[in-house]
Amino acid sequence: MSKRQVPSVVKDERLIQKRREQMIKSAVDLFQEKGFHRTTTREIARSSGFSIGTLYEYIGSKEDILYLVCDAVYEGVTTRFNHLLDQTLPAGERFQQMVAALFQVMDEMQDEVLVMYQEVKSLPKESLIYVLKKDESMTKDIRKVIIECREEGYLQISDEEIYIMAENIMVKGYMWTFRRWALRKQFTLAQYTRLQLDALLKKN
Amino acid sequence: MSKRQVPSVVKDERLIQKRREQMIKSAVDLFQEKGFHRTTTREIARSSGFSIGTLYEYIGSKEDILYLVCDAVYEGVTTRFNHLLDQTLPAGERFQQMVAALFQVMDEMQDEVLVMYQEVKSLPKESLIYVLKKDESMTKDIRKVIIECREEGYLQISDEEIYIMAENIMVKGYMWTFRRWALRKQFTLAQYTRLQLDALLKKN
Amino acid sequence: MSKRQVPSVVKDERLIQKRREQMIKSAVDLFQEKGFHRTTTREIARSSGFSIGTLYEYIGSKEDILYLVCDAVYEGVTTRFNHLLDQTLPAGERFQQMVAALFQVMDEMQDEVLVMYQEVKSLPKESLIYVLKKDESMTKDIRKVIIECREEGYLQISDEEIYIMAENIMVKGYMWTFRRWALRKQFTLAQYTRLQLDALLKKN
Amino acid sequence: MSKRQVPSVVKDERLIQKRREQMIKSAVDLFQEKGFHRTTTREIARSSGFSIGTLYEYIGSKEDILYLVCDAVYEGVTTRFNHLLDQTLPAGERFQQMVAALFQVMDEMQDEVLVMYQEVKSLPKESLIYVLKKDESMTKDIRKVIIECREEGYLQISDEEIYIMAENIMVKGYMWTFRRWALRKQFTLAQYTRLQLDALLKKN
DNA sequence: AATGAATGAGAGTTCATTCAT
DNA sequence: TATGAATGAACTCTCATTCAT
Repeated sequence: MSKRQVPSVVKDERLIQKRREQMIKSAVDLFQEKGFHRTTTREIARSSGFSIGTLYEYIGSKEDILYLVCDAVYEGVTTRFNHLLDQTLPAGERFQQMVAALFQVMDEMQDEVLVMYQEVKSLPKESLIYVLKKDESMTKDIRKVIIECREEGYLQISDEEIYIMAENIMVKGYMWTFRRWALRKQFTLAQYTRLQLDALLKKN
Repeated sequence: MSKRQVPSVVKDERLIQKRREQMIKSAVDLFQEKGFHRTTTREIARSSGFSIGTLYEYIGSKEDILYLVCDAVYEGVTTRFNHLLDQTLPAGERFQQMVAALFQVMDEMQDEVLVMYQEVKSLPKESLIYVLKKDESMTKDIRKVIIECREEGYLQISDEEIYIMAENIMVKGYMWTFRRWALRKQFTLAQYTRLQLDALLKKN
Repeated sequence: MSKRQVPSVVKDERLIQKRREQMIKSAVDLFQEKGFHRTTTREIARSSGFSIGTLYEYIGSKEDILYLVCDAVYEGVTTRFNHLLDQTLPAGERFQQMVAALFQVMDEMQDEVLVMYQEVKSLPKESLIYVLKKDESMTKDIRKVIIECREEGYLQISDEEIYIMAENIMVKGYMWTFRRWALRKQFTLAQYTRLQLDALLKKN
Repeated sequence: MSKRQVPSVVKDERLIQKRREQMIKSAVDLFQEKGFHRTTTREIARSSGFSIGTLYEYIGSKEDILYLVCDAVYEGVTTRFNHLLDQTLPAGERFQQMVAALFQVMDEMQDEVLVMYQEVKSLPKESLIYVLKKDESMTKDIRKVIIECREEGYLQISDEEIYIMAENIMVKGYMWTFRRWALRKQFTLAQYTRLQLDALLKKN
């Protein structure tokens, strides 16, 4: 999955990374507050601590910032997700742990995830495709765990059901961010996780 | 649930309705294609068949158009939804019919729903609240059906579970639109409905 | 020779013509003073008596202004040139009158001609070609007169010489504008005309 | 004719000369391709093989580069021109040789001459005057040869005619570059030279 | 002497909105 | 009620120039 290359005039890779991190952080906050289109490049520059000229030394266009944000979010999500999944456990444990991990990541990165979720459609086509691929690869990881569960007899489930279950799990993760206005009135993350696990595993 | 009032200079209510319907139709297409921010008021006016001056006789600001669109979408969704629910049936039937109806509405109005889903955040606060209330009221309708199912013994389910199940059903409806890139590769609407019903009702 | 179309949002053709005339007049002065690149669209708008927004109702880009200027200049030059050539005269008279007319036009429109001459290369390719074609068509008109002179026995001259003489005449016209710093120190237009005619006709 | 001084932070004269030669060479190509205003200092630096910081060690402003280019072009033109004129010949030969030499220089340095011709107006006033003086001095050299021709009886010609003839010769040189789009379709340099000599000397 | 990251004024262009007709 | 020309604030992006290293 080749990363879309964002152009920079600056040569020092270390510096590029540092500056871009600053930008992404500022951009997430601003996009969160006012959305991508209402946020100006100058605001991002200022709140990143450098000038508009400097901003454009590290990106080619405003959309590149959005791409960097989306990329960073998925990077963060998948990294944390995979890290939480490292251990080898029996399938049942593994499944529950995976769902819990996903929800936890979504909770921890709720602002970032929300921004990405709401603004992806503003990405130029090429970047959009790249981001969707990342999503697909996460869903695939989830499917893999479900399949292991089936193999170990933990779940009796058809191929179709595997597919839809993986989609459902992803969406249940996202919905913790984009329906927070409804969900957090009623549930803590722990409650939410338990209830959704019950729903997924029909324990009732 | 008092409708947010959109200002118009024109007196003739009939005319207002007519013109706004034209606008909404054009706007949905354009927002769908390019998003709210990239669509200009001029484009909406032109594709509605009147001038920019006339457009502003019927609204106060561009955001009003988005509000009208979102309102119309929810109106359409709830109307069709309620219409499909008219009959009095035993609880089990009723539940399944409700879910199927929701999914069908989402399928029929996928473009509109998608627009609304992606652009709500651009609404001014007051309008946003109004739209969220509409969503809540639909979720409440769903809860009502679930409660009836419990009362009729069709579902054994706690209060918490009722709440999350209603949220889940709503989201499963939305996700048929916003994850269509993943879902339609695998499933028809009928398949999708059956699988989600199975998942909700643990029939396996 | 199809005119390159300059886009305008405004519908009233009369108004377009009027506004563009204002723009061209201002633009000629400003380009003359500071060149095309150092002149801002805002300056052109202001000195035309309207706002920057209005300016862009009548053109698509800054380069369009330059094109309009160049087009207007050639239009003016050829119109005046042809007008001065209307009468039917014996070839000799005709030749001298043509040269005098060309020089006179160049003199009258010296500012405009100078601007055009110095800035054409900033035109987008397509427009450049169009402008060069106009120049070529003028040169062709000159050749036609020369050929008539040969036919009437006024000039003994080969085909090659016709071609170069026409080019020379055009350039002698232009040079009255672009070498004015050298020429006007020494000559009036009348003197210049007489001397160049002598040189062309070898009367010495 | 005191050269306009271009400031440099660097002391080593040898180095200054070397670096500036690199710059001029690159600049001519770039100006030729995109014009002075569309060429960036960064591009000139890069294509000269050093950094933007280094560029500014050897000049004070972008316009200085243009000045250096124009100066170098005239230097080249006059040097080559004078070199071709070295020999002592009878006036007639001398005249023809001078014109041929001028045209040949223009042909050889057509890119450079064209750049200079099109961009001089972007020079700051002071530099412009300096460059025009160079042009005037060349014209004067040409006048000198014409005067010698008169003194040797090769040309019968008034003072006025000397002046205009010298101007004409210069312009005929330039026009080989700036009207090449028209002239090269028809003539080789040799043909062009012969025809213009014929025209100047009325040999027909 | 050489580098290149930083700067910010300023450029071209867009577009929601107004208002005279 | 309908029109569409006019407006100008605001946007993204560029680039000559500086200066610490």
